[in-house]
Amino acid sequence: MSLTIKLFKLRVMPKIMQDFIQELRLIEKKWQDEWRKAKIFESDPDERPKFFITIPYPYLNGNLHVGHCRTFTIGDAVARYKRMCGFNVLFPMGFHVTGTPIIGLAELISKRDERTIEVYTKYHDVPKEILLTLTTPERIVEYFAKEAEKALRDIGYSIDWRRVFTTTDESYQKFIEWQYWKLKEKGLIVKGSHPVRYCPNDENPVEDHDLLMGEEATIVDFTVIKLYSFDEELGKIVFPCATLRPETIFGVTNIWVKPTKYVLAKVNGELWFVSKEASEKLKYQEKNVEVIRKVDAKEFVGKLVVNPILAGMLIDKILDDLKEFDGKLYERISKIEDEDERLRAVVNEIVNGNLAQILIDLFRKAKDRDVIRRIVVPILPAEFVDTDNATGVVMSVPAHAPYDYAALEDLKKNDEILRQFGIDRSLIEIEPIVLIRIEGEKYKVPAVEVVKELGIESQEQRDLLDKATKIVYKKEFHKGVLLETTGKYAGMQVSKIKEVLQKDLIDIGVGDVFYEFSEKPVVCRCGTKCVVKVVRDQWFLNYSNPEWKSKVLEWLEEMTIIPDYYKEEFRNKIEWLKDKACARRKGLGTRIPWDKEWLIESLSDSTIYMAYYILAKFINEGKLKAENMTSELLDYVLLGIGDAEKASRSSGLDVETVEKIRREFLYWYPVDLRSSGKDLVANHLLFFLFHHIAIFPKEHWPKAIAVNGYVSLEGRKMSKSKGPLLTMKRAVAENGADVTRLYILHAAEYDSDADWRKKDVESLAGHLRRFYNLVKEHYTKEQKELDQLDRWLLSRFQKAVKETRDAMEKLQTRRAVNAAFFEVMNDVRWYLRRGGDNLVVILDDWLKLLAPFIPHICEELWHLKHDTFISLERYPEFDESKVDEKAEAVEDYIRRFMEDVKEVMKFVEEPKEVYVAFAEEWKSEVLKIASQANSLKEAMSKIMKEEKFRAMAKEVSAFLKRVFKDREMFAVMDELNEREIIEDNLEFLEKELGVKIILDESKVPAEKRKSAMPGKPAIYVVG
RNA sequence: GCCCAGGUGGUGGAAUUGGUAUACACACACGGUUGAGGGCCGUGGCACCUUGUGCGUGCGGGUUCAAGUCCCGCCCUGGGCACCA
Repeated sequence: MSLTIKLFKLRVMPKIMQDFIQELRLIEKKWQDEWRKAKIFESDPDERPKFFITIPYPYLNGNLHVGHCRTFTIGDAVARYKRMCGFNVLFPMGFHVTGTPIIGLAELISKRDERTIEVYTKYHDVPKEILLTLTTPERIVEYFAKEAEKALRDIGYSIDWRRVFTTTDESYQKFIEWQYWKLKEKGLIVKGSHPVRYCPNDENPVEDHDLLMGEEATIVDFTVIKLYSFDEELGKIVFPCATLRPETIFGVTNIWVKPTKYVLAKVNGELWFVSKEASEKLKYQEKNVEVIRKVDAKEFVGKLVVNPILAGMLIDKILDDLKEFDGKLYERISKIEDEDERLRAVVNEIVNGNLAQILIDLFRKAKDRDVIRRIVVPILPAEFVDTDNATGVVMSVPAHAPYDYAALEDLKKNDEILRQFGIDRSLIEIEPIVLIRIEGEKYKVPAVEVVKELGIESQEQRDLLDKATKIVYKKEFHKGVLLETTGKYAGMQVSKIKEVLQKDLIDIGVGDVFYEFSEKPVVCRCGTKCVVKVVRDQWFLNYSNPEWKSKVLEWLEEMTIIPDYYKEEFRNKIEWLKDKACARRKGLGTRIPWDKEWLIESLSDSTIYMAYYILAKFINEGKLKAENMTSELLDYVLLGIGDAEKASRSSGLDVETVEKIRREFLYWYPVDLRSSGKDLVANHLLFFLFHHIAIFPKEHWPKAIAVNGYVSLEGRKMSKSKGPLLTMKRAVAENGADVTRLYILHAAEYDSDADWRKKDVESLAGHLRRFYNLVKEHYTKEQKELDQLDRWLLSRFQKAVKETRDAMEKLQTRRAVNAAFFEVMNDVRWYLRRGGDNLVVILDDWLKLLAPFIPHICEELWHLKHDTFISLERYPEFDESKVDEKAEAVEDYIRRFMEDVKEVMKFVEEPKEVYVAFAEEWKSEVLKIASQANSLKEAMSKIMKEEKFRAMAKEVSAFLKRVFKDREMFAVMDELNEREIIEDNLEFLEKELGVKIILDESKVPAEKRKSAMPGKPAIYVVG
């Protein structure tokens, strides 16, 4: 039973719609051919103003889908709109194939990977027999490029196809090489190292989709601060403390180790005390590690370490003591006046000399002194220390770290442990040192107070301690300012200190960086635990260069960003952008011209390729070849450096051609609008800005960027590699190009995401069919003289024109389609219902208004009467002279009247007659006076000046209140003759309402009559 | 965690500077029209039983003659956080 119902409910597209789609497909094909034959979208410089719009070229590891379709259709609608507004529009397209995914796909197809084959046959609609032949990157590129071009043609985009290219073309590579030489010359490419997620087994960096576990993990950089100990037998030992908050070095009271096995290892020549895990990890982080032996941390518990930073800061307070130990040392240090220099000197004596040893001895002698207790601190045991996190050695800062405070309290309470480790009780008489002040905050010693507040009693209470840490950290990070205890950093914001201090510490020789995953474990597909590896000698784009950054930030302010709130997003991203590794070992692409071992990373080769579209025309015509593309030529045609003669000699092209390319470049550049999906904001679009600004002169920097959202499929996210996915090709084949276009433009605005729903698409096709039939029926009719109703239609249509243009200028395609299609359709429906038979008065303009969105249908209908291309016609202009407020007011009145009558009719069994009474005369008078007043109060006092109104003050005031509630309606009532409107349209009203309408007040009860208002007559229904 | 955006009917989503909340579309239901139809025309946020009144935009406060919109504090959702196109 339920099965039958379900089957019954499964709708099949009815024949009538299928036929319509078929007819549509033929129409579409026909006009695409005509456009191509007439070459109307092939753009060359002329005397018109130009508009250069680009869209990110698609990456070809699959077929284009409806997500691409959204970005492209918005671009095409804008291109067509601008073209009709009188611009010479250039709308080109290319294909992106550099990088690794295509290679990966080729491997999977070669291996006959089941999942891949399923996804590509089922979702990408690639016939299986063809798919199985796509076993090399070259074949994949060739196949999908062909398919992509076909899909883009089938939906009718107004692309200049003479400029198409793929990013592995030889001449494109020449262009990329030129670009990278330019960047190198400007010093914007630097060599360096950087951390990557790495699989020791595969010996390769691991990409997201190659992970078994830990996709959420990010790489965080711990600051390592070296504290120094001294051992009779071993000599100097470094205790590298890892922290995410380096400023806490100023509040260290002790350091923590876990009472378990550690190792002593030579790390870049120094003897380090680290966890076993850390000694392994360090090997991947540019460290030379040689493990000397395993040690038990217990051996070191209770021993002392020197904090070199504090020693440097406080040295003047213990200089006299120092004198006793080492006179020469005293001499060296005491004569340095400058604080900074002295600090460096002290640190140097600790790192390279025997000052650490002296300070420890000093501590033994005078451990009750506050100063020395800040410089020399004990090593203490704590269970909460994780040896698999960074170095396994941590600083203790009980004032600001709840864990540290809790662990310290645990120790104080536990005599057993103290005895076991032989810790002198005097060592744990520790007072927290406060480093941070928070404006208006009740906490004095945050960690201590929060621990007490949450009732934490032991370091075992991890959940509570994590919570406490979060509370303290959040407050301190955002609002905290450093106190005098931090020396020269006093007054700085906590949120700004990390980078500065990390750099300073490294600079003076006691700092280092340890990269670690934020979450663990991170496991590669092969089952091996990943590590953070620092890749050396890597080429970087120097995006952190402050000069470059500030230029980009400045230009951003000049640009148009759509929607405008994305400007803030861009601002943040620009500031956040760090140097980017731009070289790769694997993939398709161009080699770095001065270091052929490396390939240019695939996002880094897609930054200024819009300029290449201008060259591409000449290349595709065979007038420009890869071997002609010398740096002299490109310097001249793209940058105006040098002269045509020189460029001609070096390239082998004749001067005329060189000049022509240069002229065309100058005509088309800069990019007027780059329209893109929002996924590219944080990468491609930023690089696009940075590179243009680095390479081109200011007049060629991009003018505007627009960002749009994604498309989901029946509420589900689409995925190229896993499905579901709907290809553009299939969408167009099943629904027609114009239906697809209109749907995708109307589905969502700006960056909000659109959802592709089959049911809705089909229903939209129904709307389009009605539109098509309607226009066909009326278009060729003879135009008649205009009557009031026609003037209403024209007036309404003008508003649609205005709204559509305004929306298109802001790239609000949804609003534009709403105004140009749905709202006009609604008005047309009312117009026909009212008996209008002169629809043809708006049809020329209506078709033009819709042409950017549904170009094929419009072209077809247009040709019923014209033999020009509608795609090249002038877009309708808003014509204020056609706006007829009075005509609109009349229609509004009729609609309102009908609604009111119906409302009243509900309460009468079988309504037959309707009696109408208009508002009393005095109300119009009051209205007239009120219409000139700005407020209710003002109107009231004006009216009350007249005696006759004062006599009926109560009624008048009640009426006025209504008027002010509904001002707009009443504002126009002054000019309308209500009786006349109803008399003129009596036949229509009676037919629609199915009753007789009688304008006889005497039949209306007095009570009701009184309630009549201008614009809202009293209505009395008799059954 | 940080940054950005958002939360309005059954659904997608409208609402210039604060000024009639729910435009437009879809779905559903009911009624009318038609020989027939994914046609056309109505009606539908809730409550009181009606050309009206009251309540309604994630939650709790506040400013104001007036708050979806502004302020404060929460809750929730989506996206980005990098070498991946």
